[in-house]
Amino acid sequence: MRLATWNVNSLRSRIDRVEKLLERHEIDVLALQETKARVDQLPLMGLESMGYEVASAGFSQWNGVAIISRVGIEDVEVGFEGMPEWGEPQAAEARAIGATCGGVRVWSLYVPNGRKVDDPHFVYKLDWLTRLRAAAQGWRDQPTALVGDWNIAPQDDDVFDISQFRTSTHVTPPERAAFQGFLDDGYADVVRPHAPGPGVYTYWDYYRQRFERNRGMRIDFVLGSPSFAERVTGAFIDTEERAGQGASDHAPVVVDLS
DNA sequence: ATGGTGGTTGCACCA
Repeated sequence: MRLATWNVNSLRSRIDRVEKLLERHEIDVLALQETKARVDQLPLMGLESMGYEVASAGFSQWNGVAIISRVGIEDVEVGFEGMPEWGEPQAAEARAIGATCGGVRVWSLYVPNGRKVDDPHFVYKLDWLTRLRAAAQGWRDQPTALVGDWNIAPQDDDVFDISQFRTSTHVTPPERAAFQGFLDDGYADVVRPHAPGPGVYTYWDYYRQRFERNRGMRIDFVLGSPSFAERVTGAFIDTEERAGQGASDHAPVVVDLS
């Protein structure tokens, strides 16, 4: 089985790229983030004719997550919606959707960005990760994959120049500690061994020719429970998908399972 | 600085 995750930065504006990605890599399950679409807005006809089912959640204009699968979608669950203090529609943000696909529990995650280290959203980000970790501890003994845009660069080599991130989110000790917590609980980054750095990224800003100069960040990850990780036979980052006109600012990450 | 979205069809807000 082949599983992939991609922050698509609008599913509607990139539906053609999604369909070509599925065909090009023969992907069985695709987790998407930043779909920026309500359930009733999704153009599913092409995907359905290709044999895929879709489960999605998302209500605000900048968020939304989905799972696309041709090996079944069972027991769909939406969780970790948003900052409790927020009013509508932000409180209805869907930042995670989980489904069992081909016997594997897949969670498509869009971890809060945090914005600035002194912003309330940064506290929300850490709290959100704490809540996710507590839930993930209960999924560890099943084949579970926590995939998506983690908005954390766990290592200095995961950003193009750490000296430019001294006051930035994504690289702070508490964020990295939160990420490490999942590893401590038995989840493993199943992609890094197959795509080691430095200079290997999953995200490049649109501006300043960041992609052309390979000034990116590795912030999209597939964390697998032990019974998931032991089935991983390979993985790669589809850097080419980031190239050219009309690309998302993130590249897809692909994992193969036995 | 670039790009997507919804709406105030200009512009604010998000990444």
